Amino acid sequence: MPSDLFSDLAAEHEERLELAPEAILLRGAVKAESPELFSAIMDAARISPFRHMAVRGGFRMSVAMTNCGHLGWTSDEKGYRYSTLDPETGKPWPAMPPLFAEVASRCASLAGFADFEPDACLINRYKPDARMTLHQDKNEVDMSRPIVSVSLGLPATFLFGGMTRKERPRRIRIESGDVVAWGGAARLTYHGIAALAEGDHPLTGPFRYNLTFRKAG
DNA sequence: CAGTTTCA
DNA sequence: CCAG
Repeated sequence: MPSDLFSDLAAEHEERLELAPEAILLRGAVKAESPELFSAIMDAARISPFRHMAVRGGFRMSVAMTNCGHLGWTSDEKGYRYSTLDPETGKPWPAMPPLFAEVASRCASLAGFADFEPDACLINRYKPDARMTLHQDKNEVDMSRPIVSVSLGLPATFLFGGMTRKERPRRIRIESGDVVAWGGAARLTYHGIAALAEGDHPLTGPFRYNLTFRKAG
């Protein structure tokens, strides 16, 4: 248990906000400018580069994505799925860095979800104007495990809705180092990210990165 | 909304 | 319907 990996990253999160039952925002749970986290993202992207995946209908997403871990989330004109191989490289996704697993597990624990061992980390890169429309994470086999989402770089407006697309989502400002975790009754909550504003972050420059940890398989 | 896919 |  290399729990020291996280202690270097842990910031005193001064705020624990309950967005809904079993949906927790941990403000500043992770250092806002962690070179370790950032370079781990860059390492993964050297093996499986960021790409703009297609969705059904042939549109391309404004968010650039890659993955690490045993399973990676992918989208193409046929739909969504998790795969052990990166369709772009034909090779396995880069391994989950121990630091990532540690961050995910510790933050899940802080949010009230014990024993979280993710096998998938979707890495999203937002540039100004990139957005993620409201959606549910429902391609995972085991819905009893939470989703843990870590923000790094430019701030964003997190959209957190309800169990139906109809419900008007709350708009929550999230910044580098903020972590949102949702599971249990909130596991299938519709969520998204509003169009990113321009900016310049000391660690990530013009980008926002988001690590989304799941137990997918 | 428009375009696609999927399936009743 | 819908991670556009």
